Amino acid sequence: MSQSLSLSLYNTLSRQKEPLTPRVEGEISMYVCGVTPYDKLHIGHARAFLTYDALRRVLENRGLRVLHVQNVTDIDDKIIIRANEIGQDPLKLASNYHEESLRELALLDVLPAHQYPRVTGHINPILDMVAKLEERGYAYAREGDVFFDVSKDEDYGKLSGQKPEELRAGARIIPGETKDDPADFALWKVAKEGEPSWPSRYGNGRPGWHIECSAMALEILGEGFDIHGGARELVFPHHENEIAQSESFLGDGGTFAKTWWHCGELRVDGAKMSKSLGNFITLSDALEMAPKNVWRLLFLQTHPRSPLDYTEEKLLQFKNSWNRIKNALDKAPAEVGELSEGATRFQAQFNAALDDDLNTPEAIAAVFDAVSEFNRSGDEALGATARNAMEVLGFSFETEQVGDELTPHLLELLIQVRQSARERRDFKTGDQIRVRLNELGIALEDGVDGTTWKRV
RNA sequence: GGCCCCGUGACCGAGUGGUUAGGUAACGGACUGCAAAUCCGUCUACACCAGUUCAAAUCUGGUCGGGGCCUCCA
Repeated sequence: MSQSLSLSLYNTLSRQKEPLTPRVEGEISMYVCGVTPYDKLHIGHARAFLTYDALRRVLENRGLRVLHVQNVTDIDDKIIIRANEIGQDPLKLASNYHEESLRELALLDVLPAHQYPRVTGHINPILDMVAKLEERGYAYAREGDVFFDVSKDEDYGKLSGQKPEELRAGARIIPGETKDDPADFALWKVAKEGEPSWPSRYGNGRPGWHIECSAMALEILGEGFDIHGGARELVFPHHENEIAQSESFLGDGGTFAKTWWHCGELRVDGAKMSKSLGNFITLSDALEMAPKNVWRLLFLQTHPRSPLDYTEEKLLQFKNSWNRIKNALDKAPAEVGELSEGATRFQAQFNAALDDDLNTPEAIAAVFDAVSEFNRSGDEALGATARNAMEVLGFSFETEQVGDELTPHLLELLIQVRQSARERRDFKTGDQIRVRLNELGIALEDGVDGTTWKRV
């Protein structure tokens, strides 16, 4: 039997925190909804993927083997529309944007998923699932489309609280739709002229939006996998429909995913980021605006499940915040040796915060406490433990290479020249060296043990 | 209209029936030739109105305000 970990996660399905109990002891299977690659990544994507990255790192730190699967929805209306606009092959366009997203996420130190299944590589399993749903009466075919029949699924709405009858009341009737019920959704869509399509018993067509996640998650991770993730906005309809079709497919009492852990959405100046509002910040722009660790700190200092409001002022605050951590922990040993009392206490606080639904803000608050204590006492074990804790959350302290191997020697030389000037009380020359170096991005700091330099 | 979140000090942001969260900024002090970094100190908040309770920012009801989903979305 598998046993519970000390870590609990809030399960959207049960609306409460539950101890995480791996399906297979020592292993966690995690499926995270990925992107539809038709455009550049934005900081909303970054927040989501960084959140699951942190979760994964924490689980791995607890000794679990995590299998992280993230889908790529590489065939979809938006891809086709964009491809037609620029006269490119849709599959090529999707593939390019996917490759780009992997490169950009790597710059944020987001660990790559173990598998990136693509819809276009899983057409057969998808069609098998659609066929089985139809055979069992959960789906019906209409003029080449196939729809899931919501009325056949008794507990439809259990994830989001949206009931079919309520959906019908507010539903917009879309002309030309052949569905029996506005709440029904497409499993398979008939091909339009010039679109990529695959042959099927229903004629040429392509998968509907939700079916790919069901088919690929079940194929790769199997029934009852541990964690299904994605941003909160995906709860309805995407995840609701995934559950409906998957559990109807699995049959009596079948469980698709055990824990649904959703991260909060990102806002910009109080409103959701969208192209129409013009408040769209791409990940590549973001990385120009601040280093990766600053973004990680900004993202993780709001609870992963809460909405996060991005403002320029906040970014500035977190640049300063990160500097406080970096100034201290750069001086701490990289390797944790024997723990001191303070280090043990810190470690317990840090772990307890993460155990409670991955409360990263509280865990980082413990790090700030440790930083203050380390600055005061110089307790190296505490400093090293705090540094290690930040690394568990995916922060990095590697020193940037400055210039070539000659540069540090030249800087030492300048520091010595400046020191001689200061000893002659020629502060004008000394300050000039410091100011000019600062303009070049090198900060000099006079400490009791002499002068040190660092990159600003 | 339906489903669901949220309103915490100058700003950000955890928490939750009785305890200083934490960070940023600001101000004062220490250290320093001056900076920077660091340390010490100051700034004691939970939208509003009722109620429950020995005790509520935390529970209940209402009011006001903001946001998300219901159409593509991480």
